[in-house]
Order: sequence, then structure tokens, then C-alpha cells
Amino acid sequence: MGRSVESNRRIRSERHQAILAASLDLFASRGLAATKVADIAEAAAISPGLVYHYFSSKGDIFVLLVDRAISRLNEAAAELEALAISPADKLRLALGGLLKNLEESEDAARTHLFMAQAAVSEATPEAARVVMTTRGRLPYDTIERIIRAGQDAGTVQTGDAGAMAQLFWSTIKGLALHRAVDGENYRSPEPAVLLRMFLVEGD
Amino acid sequence: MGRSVESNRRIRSERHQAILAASLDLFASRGLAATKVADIAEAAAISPGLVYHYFSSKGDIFVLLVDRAISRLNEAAAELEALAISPADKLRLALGGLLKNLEESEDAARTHLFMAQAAVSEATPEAARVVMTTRGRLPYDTIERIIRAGQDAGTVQTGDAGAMAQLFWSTIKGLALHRAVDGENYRSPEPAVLLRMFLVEGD
DNA sequence: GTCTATATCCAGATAGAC
DNA sequence: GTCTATCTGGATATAGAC
Repeated sequence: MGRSVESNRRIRSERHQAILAASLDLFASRGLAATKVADIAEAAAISPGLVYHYFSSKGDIFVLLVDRAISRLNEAAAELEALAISPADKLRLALGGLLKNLEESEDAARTHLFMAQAAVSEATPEAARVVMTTRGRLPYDTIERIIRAGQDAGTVQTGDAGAMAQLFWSTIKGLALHRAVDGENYRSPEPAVLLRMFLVEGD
Repeated sequence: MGRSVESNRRIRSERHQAILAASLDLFASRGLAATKVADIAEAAAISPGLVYHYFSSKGDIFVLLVDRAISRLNEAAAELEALAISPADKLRLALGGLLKNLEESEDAARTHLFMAQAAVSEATPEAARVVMTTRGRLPYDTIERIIRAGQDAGTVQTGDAGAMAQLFWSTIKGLALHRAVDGENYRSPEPAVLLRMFLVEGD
């Protein structure tokens, strides 16, 4: 008895993950409205009906994915800020890591794209929008603080720190978009090129 | 008789434009699938049925909009390249103009966003995809040539010109995305900041 | 040219058998 | 836990009156 309960728990978790993974992929490449539950089911290798055994609606899956993505990004942002290195090095690390991730990890690229779609589309569920506005600003604020600290130290270019933080993330999102469109043809830019926008020469 | 024919022609043109403008707006903010023909009709202040008097399907409107947007962008790119100024100045002009456009023109921002959605979504009609792949590369190629010319002249930073051209446009697209999401809160970056990625100091 | 009414289809979600 | 069959609503697109 304990055995079958355990087994069920594992199956449940596996299906759950499979549905989420399939949904992320499809939502990122087509958007919420153009993704059919039947597509999700097929990609997850289960029947359409079973999807509703795990989630109560297509929108619910979407909201959970938004929540997860934001949580991970916020964790990473908090970790970055806590590191005992200079602001300039934090920017180098962040940009280098993000570009590398974008280039190597299909999943990371999908997530960025998914979040971009979620943020921009007025068709996104209200619950997802709430999550984004309440918890989605942290990465922006974090980068803004780092930029400001760097400006105080004289290693980061002067200028509106808020606008520069926006620029930081919009560059990443733009590249994620390109990477999704161009696929194999995507050429990752050198981190040093992007860093020229933020760091002072030689720093 | 000539009078009413003329009048009809004008009405026809006006409705045509109204439908296209409304569709661009809605497609940009929600995507093709999430936009209902009823929404388009309402935004254009006509009945749903009348939309089909002017276009044979929702997808057709989409394709025409893609075609128009690409034509305009290609024209602008060709004009830019033909100017009798230095490559560095062409980049300054292009970037300055694009940022200014993004900031001041709601319509320009919408168009960038619309094209980004069209490019990225797998739900995009095949006909639109054909247009994008056959005629959509010109702006990229143009910027790439300008960058290469600047590199030869020593006024543009060295590096993979193709990757830099991609970076150029992905930055614009990323900003368009942000501008759409943040609306009033959008802070346009200084062109000089972006130019640091491309131009050598002091040029 | 424009509208209202409607046919038709398709996708989200549910029910119930296994 | 999983499937098949089905209900139901809503959206595209058409028909026909004005």
C-alpha cells in the first residue's frame, strides 16, 4: 500500500512536469490563445482529458509558469546582488551568464521568450498580470541598484540608472526574441560589446 | 453618377484603412489568435460582417499588415544607405531616429511590436512567413553593410558585423517591447548609450 | 455599402467507463 | 491514473435583407 502511494506520487509529479514543460514550449512559440490543450496533451504524450486531471484550466498552467519563471529570476537576482564583488563585476557576471544561457540553453531562451509574450500580451490572464506587477520588478530594481553603486564608484557610466536598467533587460529580451526566430542562425554577441553601454573604459 | 462612384471609392478606402489600423493595434497588443474579428469591427466602428466585405479573412489582414510594415522599413533602410554621409553618421541617424520614433509615435511602437510578434509566433500565417523571410532581411543586411563600411573606415568597433547588426535590431525590438509594456513609465535611453556598442570613442 | 441573423466549426472543459 | 465520448460556448465566416 505504501508502495503504490509512493508510485502514484512519482507518476503525478512526472506528468505535472511534462505538462508544464510542453506548455512552456508551446506558449513561448505561439502564445496562450494559439495554443490548444490538445497540442499540450500531444506534446506531453497524454490524452487531452488528462490535462484537466492535473490543472483546472489552460490559463492556470500559464499562471503557474509565470510564477515559476519570476521566482527563479528573482532568486538569481538576489544571489547576484549578495555576491562580494564589485558592481562592475556583477554586471559582467550577469550579462555574461545571461548571454551564455541564451546561447546554450534552449529552455532558458524559451523562458525569456515566454515572459516577454506574457508581459506584452493583453490576452494574459489577470492572475498572471498580478504576479508580474507585484513580483516582476525585482530584477529591474536589482540591476538599477547595481548600476547606481557602480556610478558612485566611478566604474559605471553616468546617466539615468532606471533607464539603463530598462535597457539592460530590453537588450536581453530582444536577443531572446532573435534567438527564437533565427534558431541555428543566431549569433550571440560578445558580452564585451554590451558592456560598453554600461562600463567606463578600462574601469 | 461619377459623383457616387467617387464617393464610394473614398468610403471604401476609409473603411479599408480603419480596419487595418484597428487590426494593427489589436494584433500588436494581443497577437493574431487572441484577436477576434468582432474586436476589430468594434475598434473600427463597423459591424463584424462588414469586415468580410473588405477582407476575406482575419489572416489576410495580418498578412497585408506584415507586407506593409516590411515595405516601409525597407524603404527607410534603402534611403538611409543612399545618404552621402559617413557610416558612423548613418548609425547615429538610424539609432536616433528609431529611438525618437519609438518614444513619440504610438504607431511606430505598435508596428515594431507587431512585427516582433509576427516573427516569433509559430501561429503566423504561412504567407506572412514567406514575406518575412524573402523581404525581411534587408534592414539587417543594410545595417551590416554600414557597420562593415565603418569598420573599414576605423570608426566602428571591430567584431562580427553580422552579430552586431542582429544586436542593433534586437535592441530596438527589446525597447519596443518595453515601451509597450511600461507605457507611460517607459524611459527612452540616450542614443549615445547605445552608440557606445558600435562606435569607437571620439570616432 | 452596411447591417442582422445564422450556419458551421472548433476548442475548452466535463462525465463516466476502465 | 488514464482514456474516450461528449457537452457547450464562442468565434469565423456566410446569407440575405435594407
